[in-house]
Amino acid sequence: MVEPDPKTPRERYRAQVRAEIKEHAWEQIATAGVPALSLNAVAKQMGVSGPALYRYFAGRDELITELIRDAYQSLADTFREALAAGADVAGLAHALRGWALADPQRYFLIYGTPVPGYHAPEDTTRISSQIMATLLDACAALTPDGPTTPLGAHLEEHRDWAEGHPAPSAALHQALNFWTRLHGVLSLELAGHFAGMGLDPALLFAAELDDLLTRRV
Amino acid sequence: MVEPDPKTPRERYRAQVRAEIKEHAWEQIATAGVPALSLNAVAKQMGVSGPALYRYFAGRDELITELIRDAYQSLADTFREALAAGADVAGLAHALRGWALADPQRYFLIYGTPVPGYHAPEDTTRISSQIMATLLDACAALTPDGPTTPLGAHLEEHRDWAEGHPAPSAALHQALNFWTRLHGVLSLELAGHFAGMGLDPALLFAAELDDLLTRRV
DNA sequence: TGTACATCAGTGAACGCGCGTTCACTGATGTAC
DNA sequence: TGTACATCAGTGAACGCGCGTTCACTGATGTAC
Repeated sequence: MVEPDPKTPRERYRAQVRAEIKEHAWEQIATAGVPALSLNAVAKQMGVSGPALYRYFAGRDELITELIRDAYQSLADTFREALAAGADVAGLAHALRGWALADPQRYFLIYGTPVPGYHAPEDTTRISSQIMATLLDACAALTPDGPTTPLGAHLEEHRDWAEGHPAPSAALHQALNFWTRLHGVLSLELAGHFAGMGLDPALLFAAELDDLLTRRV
Repeated sequence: MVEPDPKTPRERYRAQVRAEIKEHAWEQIATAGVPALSLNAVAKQMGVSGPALYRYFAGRDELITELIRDAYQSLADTFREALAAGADVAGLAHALRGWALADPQRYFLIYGTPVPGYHAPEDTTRISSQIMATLLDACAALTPDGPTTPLGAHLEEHRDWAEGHPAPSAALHQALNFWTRLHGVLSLELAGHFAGMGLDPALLFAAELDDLLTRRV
């Protein structure tokens, strides 16, 4: 997606095969989770020998790292496009849920159980900041400048999480609030806990969003 | 923990070894995550041959299932004991965070990335209901009976998630609210997202809890 | 346009590894008379 | 209290498996003259 324009046929071909590998990898992850992702299985599924994939990825780890990056980028794109299409905060919230439901394991690749000792590549935090900045754009349009809360002060001191966005502290607080609370309902929904309780996930999400919109900081 | 009283020395010994196996399994999970949990590795760590463990667990799957059950039970005990010691909702919130921070991977075993296709054993939902019922006890003591929200009505129709607790709808709503919102901040903290953003997790948790307590439904 | 050469995608064999799990066994622990 | 027997914990060898990864290779695709 962000590959520098492939001119030569060979470069084009390489990019295409890389994409195909990733696609099969995503399928496998969606079916059995990340731990079950295997290069050999992906190769077999593509009708190709195992070692062939090493022309395209240095190994399993590099593939997974790339998938994580793509997951972040995919969410960032979804948010940016939604905002560009005129979505407000509620629109972003539904975009987030739609994105998550479309591929829960992709969501969990970012926000799920971390592997102890593994550290995500540097640039994912950059993309993460873009995501937050987009959300903050929407919040700033909604949130009147109010009194600075203690948390607001803390957030003003560390603006990096939203690309240094120059919004007032109330908007910072609001954006983070949306983020954590939507994540709360969403991750419980995706893990199947609401269903296990006999509750309707869509209703809970809507209620949380409604509360966020009507009873602001 | 819930084993029916082992009378004979042999039964006592069995229970003890089972516990020891689980303990080593937890260590391994804490170090490298669930996918890396291996019976052979646990056996080696105990200075025992691999097949020996099959005297105590039918296999890897049964061990994991048992660990999941224990995780649920551990949280239920923590909550029950906190309440018995006079904790209010805020106390339960801090008990929850303390429990989660004590062993993040244990938390994620319950609330983290689900394995597609895997279904938790029946009785975990029972324990889960106990947990919610405890939280609801604390909420009922705090929340005055107010008007029934749409979500409150939905919750009243499905009381099973809290053992059919006969609290008024406002309290049901409140309890679920605590649950989802605390889970939101907590899971982001445990996955290291706040740290990655340069934010102070403890402060965010405190702010969320404060907001929950001061601006109730 | 045609030939000579370089690049590179993909193959198949092979490596070592650790996994879960089975099996027939030995030796210690407990039980019955 | 002592002996005969049953129970059962743990061993070591073995099974098949799929994994990630390497290597020397073949054959096709593209490049230079």
